[in-house]
Amino acid sequence: MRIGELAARAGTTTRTLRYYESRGLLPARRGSNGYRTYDEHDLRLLEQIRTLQDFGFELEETRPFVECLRAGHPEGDLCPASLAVYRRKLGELDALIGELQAVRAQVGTQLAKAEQAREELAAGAEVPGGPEPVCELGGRTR
Amino acid sequence: MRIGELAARAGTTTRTLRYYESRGLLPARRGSNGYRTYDEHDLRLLEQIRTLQDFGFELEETRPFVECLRAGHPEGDLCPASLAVYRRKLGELDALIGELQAVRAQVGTQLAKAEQAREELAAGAEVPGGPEPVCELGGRTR
DNA sequence: GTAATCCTTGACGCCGACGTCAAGGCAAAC
DNA sequence: GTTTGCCTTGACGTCGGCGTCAAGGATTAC
Repeated sequence: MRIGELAARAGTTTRTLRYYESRGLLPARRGSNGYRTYDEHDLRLLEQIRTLQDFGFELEETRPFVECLRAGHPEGDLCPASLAVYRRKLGELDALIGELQAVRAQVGTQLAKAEQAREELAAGAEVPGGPEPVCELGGRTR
Repeated sequence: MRIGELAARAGTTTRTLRYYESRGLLPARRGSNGYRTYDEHDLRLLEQIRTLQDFGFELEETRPFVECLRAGHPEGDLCPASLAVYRRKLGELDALIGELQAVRAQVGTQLAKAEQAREELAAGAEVPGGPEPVCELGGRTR
């Protein structure tokens, strides 16, 4: 099959396939007219790449999986190099998730504090002779 | 103070300050020699920006906080626009964390499956007459 | 005075994974 | 035969937040 069909069957674009080829990840045979030619096995490799990309793997990180498949293994993750990528990725994910959770907690705390402060200002404003309203009025309170 | 001192006090670089000014986020007064001039209040604004940046906020998302401070409020997050950013960010963080946890689970499952498959292959190999070894040997098993 | 340090603007570089155009060749349908 | 559609390579654009020169003016230290 040619590049357009492979791209369509894998749900990607021809540009992406040419990019993968330029990176040496998915080289193509060429027909007599210079057109790229692919087979079902290439589709398999491409699906492996796309799956990992969807997981957020960098393109280079998919290389061991592709090479594993190309070596004839039934799955791309049966080779040690692929397993190593999995493990490294798990560590990175855990670290990232932890950081994001910490940020989430901080932002949540800040939001709660700010809302609390605004409520107190609003309550004070309801009291005759209380403090001036603050936001969106252009006035400085101090 | 001049740009170098402000950068040093905020733990950032002069390039960053010029970038913020180019974005209209932190404009500077100019001395008679054309040098940028900043005061303590600018340091406060800059610290607000940096804190949010460290949280992973985009630069544009820090603008409401800076404007809130510039409007004279004691904290950058006391204005409605800032609170809206907080809330939107919380939603984005929750969504992102959820996605990453889903990916983490998938990768973990894949890793476990692949390790299991390799163990079975290894065990089979120990049996005389069992299947051929697979990885790193260049041989096709099927 | 002069060397070292600071400041100015302008502009290109970076990173990753492509998108998007341009100019032209080959092919298949009618 | 000609229109339509697929293919080719090449090359610039995208996004964010700056880093890193380069060329030159101002200031400060000695």
